[in-house]
Amino acid sequence: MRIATWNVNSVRARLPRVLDWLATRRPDVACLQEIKCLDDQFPRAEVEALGYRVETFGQKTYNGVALLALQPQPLEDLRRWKANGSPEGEARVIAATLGDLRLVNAYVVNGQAVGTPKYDYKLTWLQRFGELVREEHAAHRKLVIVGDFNVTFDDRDVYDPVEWHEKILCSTAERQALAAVMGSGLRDAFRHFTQEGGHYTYWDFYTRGFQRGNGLRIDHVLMSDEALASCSEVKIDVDARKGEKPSDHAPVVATFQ
DNA sequence: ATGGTAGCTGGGCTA
Repeated sequence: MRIATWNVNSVRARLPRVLDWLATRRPDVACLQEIKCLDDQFPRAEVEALGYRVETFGQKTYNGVALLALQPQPLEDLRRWKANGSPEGEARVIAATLGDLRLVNAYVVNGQAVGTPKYDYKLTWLQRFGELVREEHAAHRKLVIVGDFNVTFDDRDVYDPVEWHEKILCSTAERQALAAVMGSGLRDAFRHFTQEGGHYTYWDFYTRGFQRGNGLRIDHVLMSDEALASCSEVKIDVDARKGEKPSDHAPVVATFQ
């Protein structure tokens, strides 16, 4: 079984790319972030035509997440979660159970810049998200948390660590907040299989980051030991970042036995 | 010197 996570940066603008990617890669479950539409605006029929069940947690203009499950894969105990105290309507987390595996799909707050109100909100949001993760882990031993975390783990995840030192996506407080979310029970599954740096999942449009090789690894697959024990590989699908009208993120795909 | 993209939306915000 393969579980993929992908920040698509608008599912409607990306529809041809998303459909092509689903049709060729055929992940058993696809976790999308930044769908940037309401539930009834999601291109449901087109995705269902490829054999997927669609569960969305949408929002107008910003954010929004979705779970796509290749049928007859069961999706049970759906949970659409908002951080207590978050701005009205922020749809960032959707979770479901597949057999003995609990899956949480998250789009973490970006934070704009260190020291701004949005940065403070990001740290607070991560704290609250940590409570949800602990709750889910207490209920499910085999836990997988995927998504756009908007945080790098260390310098190996940054193309220019000097330039990005203590900048947004790389600051010590963000990394500590992510570590707190993971506690002692969740691991960075990509790093478990790949130790060297230089593997990225996000390249900025604005500075033409992909063409320059300027990337960051901020999309992650976090696993409990029980989940990691049945995982055989975690790969970044860099090809999906190439070509016409790509998202600024590449998918990350985890394979299970 | 402070550029340059992309998406949603219908001017400005977000990334």
